[in-house]
Amino acid sequence: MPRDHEKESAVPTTDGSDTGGTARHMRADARRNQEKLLAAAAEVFVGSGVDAPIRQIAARAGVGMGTIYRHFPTRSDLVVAVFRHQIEECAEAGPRLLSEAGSPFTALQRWIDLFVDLLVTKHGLAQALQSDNSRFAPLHAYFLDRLQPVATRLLDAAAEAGEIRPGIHPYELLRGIGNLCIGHDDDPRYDPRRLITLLLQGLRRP
Amino acid sequence: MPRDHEKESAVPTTDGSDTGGTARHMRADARRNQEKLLAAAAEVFVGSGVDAPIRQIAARAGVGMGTIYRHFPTRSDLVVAVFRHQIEECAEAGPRLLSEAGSPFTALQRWIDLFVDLLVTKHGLAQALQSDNSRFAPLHAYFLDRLQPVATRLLDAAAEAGEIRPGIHPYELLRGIGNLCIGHDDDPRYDPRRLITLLLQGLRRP
Amino acid sequence: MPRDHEKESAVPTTDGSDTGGTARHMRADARRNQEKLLAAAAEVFVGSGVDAPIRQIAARAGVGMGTIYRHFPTRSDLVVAVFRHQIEECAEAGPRLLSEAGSPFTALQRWIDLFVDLLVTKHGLAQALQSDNSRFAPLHAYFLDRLQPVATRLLDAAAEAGEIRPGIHPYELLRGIGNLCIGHDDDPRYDPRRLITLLLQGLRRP
Amino acid sequence: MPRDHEKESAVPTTDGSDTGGTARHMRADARRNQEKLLAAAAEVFVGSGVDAPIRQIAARAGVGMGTIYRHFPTRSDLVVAVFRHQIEECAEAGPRLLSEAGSPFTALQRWIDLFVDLLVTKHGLAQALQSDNSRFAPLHAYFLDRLQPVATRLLDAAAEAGEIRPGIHPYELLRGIGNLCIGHDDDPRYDPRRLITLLLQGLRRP
DNA sequence: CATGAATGAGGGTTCATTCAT
DNA sequence: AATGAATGAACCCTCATTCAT
Repeated sequence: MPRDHEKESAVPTTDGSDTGGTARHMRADARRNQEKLLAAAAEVFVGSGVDAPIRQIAARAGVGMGTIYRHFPTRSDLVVAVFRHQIEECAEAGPRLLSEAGSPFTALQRWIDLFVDLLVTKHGLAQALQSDNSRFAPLHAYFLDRLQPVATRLLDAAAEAGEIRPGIHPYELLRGIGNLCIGHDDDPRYDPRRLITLLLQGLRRP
Repeated sequence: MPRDHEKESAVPTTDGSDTGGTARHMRADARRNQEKLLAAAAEVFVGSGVDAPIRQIAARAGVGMGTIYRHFPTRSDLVVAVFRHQIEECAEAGPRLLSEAGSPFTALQRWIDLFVDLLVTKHGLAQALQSDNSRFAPLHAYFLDRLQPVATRLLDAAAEAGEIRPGIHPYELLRGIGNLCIGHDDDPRYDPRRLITLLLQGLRRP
Repeated sequence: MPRDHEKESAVPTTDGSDTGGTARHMRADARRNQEKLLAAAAEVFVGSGVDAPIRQIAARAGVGMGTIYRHFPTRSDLVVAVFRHQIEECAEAGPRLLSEAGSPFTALQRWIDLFVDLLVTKHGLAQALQSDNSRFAPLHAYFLDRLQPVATRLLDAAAEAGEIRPGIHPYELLRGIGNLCIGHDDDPRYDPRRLITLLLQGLRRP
Repeated sequence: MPRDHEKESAVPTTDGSDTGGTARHMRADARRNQEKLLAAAAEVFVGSGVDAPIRQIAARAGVGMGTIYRHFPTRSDLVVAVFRHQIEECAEAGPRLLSEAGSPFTALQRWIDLFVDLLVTKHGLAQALQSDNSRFAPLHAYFLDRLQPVATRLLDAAAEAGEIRPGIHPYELLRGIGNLCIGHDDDPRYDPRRLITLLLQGLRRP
């Protein structure tokens, strides 16, 4: 009887109301597995990229492949889940820095530092964001939904304070910094932070 | 990324003495084939990326797959050959701009414009450079061998003229700009040139 | 590099002009393989049905799986190719019997005998025809395109000769007989020919 | 058809003494579950065939998969249970028709009508009976055990009354009619009843 | 007892690479 | 020298069946 495929992807644990990709009421073993899985996927993504074979992730987690498909019907669901925590933390840091730091520009600098940490620590994240493969669209969307508003607010504050020239679009900045972080670990001669510092310099009101 | 059957390639047509990947004494038909191949590969790389199936390139060129393997034993050899012309032109423009332009910094700006053209026109080039896949190492090497000295000279001249602050490493600049060019065509909201302008602003001596 | 599937199915050797699924101008080894493949598929279809794993057919033929996909992009292409000869022979017998036999009804009886041979010898054919799986639609189509006109002519002749009552639809008859042939070999107690004889009896003008 | 993990099943609920697959002394909830299950399975069988995934049936019934396995250790057990009622009714109609109808042949005709209803209404039944998959052997067995004697009695009566020619085997008739019912709903051009009428015509004494 | 999570064999498909023609 | 047929490893994904909870 027809094996006619179909795929809908529900990202079931991504409804925005929970705090990190693990459902509240879940059998203990299932939750344990999900955690093992996320940890394993994170490691594998760093080592072999976000396109690593499902088998490899399953093996690393010590579970069957089916378990991955159960928890994360599409690869994107897994990728999003893996990076959700990190993205969340970064997003939350924005407003806090704005209220704590001496000036909006300082807050912006510090937040971008965190943003770079996010991309640099998790090699796979930058790769996935950069990939034009449509299967990472949901990650893209989640990433921007969460972080672009934060960047917008920081840039607006700095612009209002007259510290930077207006006109830079938050999306462009995030994406540019994201791009600069690609391949940071391939080569000791390349340190994205130095370039990002220059970029921010270029942004300051003369 | 797993499908990495690794093969030590010699990039045989890249010995620096010839002018573009086509040996001087070659049967007419073989040369014709090479040219068809390079043209086809260039088109395919733009459309489907540098990881496009060999078959697709062969089909577009109207030759057999074996012919590709004969002329370009590894994928990297083909990629290098495809981009060699463009890289060469860009490299040669450096000294010329330095002697023509009003100031070293202006020369630098103009040269970077050309460099960006190179990466932006040829979607596949940026992709290949960015890829951490070891099979593109030869392209990487060729690219840097040829362009880094040019960038060095331009930066040194501008630094000596006191137009920019010293300390930026040419490699880092090239790579950064290369990264910024990634994905330029996915999204109309993202224009790498605006960011590169900011970067150069940040480089100027205050 | 997007793995986005697509499938078009060209049934390349089935253009109606050749006489049995093997192209005229074909490398010797390729033709040999195609023949091995058809033979192997025929055997496997009998033993394991037309849904047998591609791997199994490849193994039996002593070729790689890719070879099957090259020659027969879809399963249906293979199935059609396997049964094409037989269907063709059966179709051609119709007019001949009509001119040779003593009466149209006798011709009809004999032709149906051949038709039953076709379905009974090739266990897989009946199975495939019966399957509601859409992937066998091309087989269905080919089968009917070729045989329904033959049946129509025989029935019309017998009706005109007043030997059978009119009104039976050729499609219905073929399909019914096809159905009766299902499972003929599971059980010695069941002989479709006896029932088919009854059916033809029932068709005779009283 | 390969996925045949074969399992010797006992069709535990089919001991002939109970009235429909539900044990007499059973906890109320268990019985409720069984009924939900049978209803769900019947619906799914019609829609997706008797090879539908267990999950799908479980979901439709609103129970876990384990519950299905508990009540019906093998798929065949479930299939038998689903069709048991219908088969039973059909079997019981035989003697009644024989005593009510004007002649044995009329009784036979009417009974076969009911028999066709059975197969045509329940798409899955014909499919399962036809399948050569050994896992449906128990269904086969049950089906014949119950209905063949009925058919025998009707045929014998008609033969004794001189209405039909002798010699047709009841098994063959049932099976033939079963086969004719296959695919009745795929195609409006095909109506098994017309053919079955012909078959019975052919059976009449001249 | 019921649930449904986990397992993993099994089948489909692609495509780099080799090598007969 | 060119061709493109053949190979088969490597991926993907589904779902029957078991068994922890």
